[in-house]
Amino acid sequence: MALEHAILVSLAERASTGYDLARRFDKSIGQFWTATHQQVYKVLGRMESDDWVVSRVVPQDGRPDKKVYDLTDTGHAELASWIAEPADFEAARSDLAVKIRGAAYGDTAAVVAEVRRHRARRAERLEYYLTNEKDEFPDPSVLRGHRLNQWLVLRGGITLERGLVDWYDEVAATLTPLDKDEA
Amino acid sequence: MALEHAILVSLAERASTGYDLARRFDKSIGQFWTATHQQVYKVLGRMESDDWVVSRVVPQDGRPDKKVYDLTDTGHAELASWIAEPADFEAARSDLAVKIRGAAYGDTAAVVAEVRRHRARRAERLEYYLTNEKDEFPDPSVLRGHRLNQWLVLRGGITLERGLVDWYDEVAATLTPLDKDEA
DNA sequence: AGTTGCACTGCAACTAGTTGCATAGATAGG
DNA sequence: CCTATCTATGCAACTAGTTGCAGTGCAACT
Repeated sequence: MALEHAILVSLAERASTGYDLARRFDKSIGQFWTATHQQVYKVLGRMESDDWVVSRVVPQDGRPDKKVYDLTDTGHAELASWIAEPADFEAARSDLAVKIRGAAYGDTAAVVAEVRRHRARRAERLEYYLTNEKDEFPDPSVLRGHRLNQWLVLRGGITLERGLVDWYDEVAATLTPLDKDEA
Repeated sequence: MALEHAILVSLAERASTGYDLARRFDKSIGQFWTATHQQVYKVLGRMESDDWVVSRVVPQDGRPDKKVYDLTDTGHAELASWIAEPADFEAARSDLAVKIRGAAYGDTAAVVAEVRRHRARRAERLEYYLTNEKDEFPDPSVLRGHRLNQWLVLRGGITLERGLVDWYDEVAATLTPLDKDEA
């Protein structure tokens, strides 16, 4: 389980509410880890009873009270010790890849349409990451510390999205019959 | 849940035992879907009571009896209908990426070592896939049907492994201080 | 005035997948 | 000879994560 640790990293960068963490999992850090808000709240509860984080309630006007979480010393220590551990090789999981492999047992044209849809979505993400890189990290050579690391993870997202776009293109091109001579 | 469907695809290609399916999930199809043998047996049981598959016991000498599973008509229909469904965009999950992002809060050198280890493993997989491609699909232009699809999925694996290797190289190079002037 | 959407938290029930264990004969290595 | 590994199946207990529901109050749109 790395959600705990993904949250620790996120909180080390900035103290936040559960709501906010859940939203950040849709963005930057969400490139390589995601969670629904329910899961985030559940895990935050456990982390608080394990004394990895503390919360304080911040009243707001015009909005519900919020609980801002921050790391404890124990939390910092846990994060450091987790980082030092080896990470296991995780297997990719892709429904779409399984469908591509099985296309011959169903409607190949439908699979190709789906591949194109995914291709579009990935291209969109890629654009978003590239814009992000230009705006937030205009000069990577000066980066240090956690900003450098953030940039590297962004680079990973870019590389992988590009790979997927290329692959989807290859799949769509290969599975689309070229004969347009009926026109 | 796509394990059911990954199994359907696998069985459509060839009738197999649970044991064999589990092993195949370590290879070709396992590029994009994996499962332990326990999970495979559990799911096969459910699939049999749903009448997607049938099994027959094959006695062997010198070895335990085995149960060979094969698709029913219902199973074929289910597979076709699942293939026609849209697939949702799945999020990548990577412990290592989270560690890279959090490296500044722990031992950066340990993270770099870990990145190199993963780099080596990915390079190995990449080699394996490339060899596989050369041996099994020497002339892709003649491929049709499920062999073509298998090749395309293998291409996906190759593209993604290459992307990871490149990214890990970038990370390791960036996080390794270049100053060797103390020698 | 009414609906939709956002900010914010959380519980309950469920599903998918993992880890650990058990069993058992065959073969291979030290 | 003993131990380890392979083939082959499966249960039990657990953990992680998902889906569905619920509530509050403000702001913006219609």
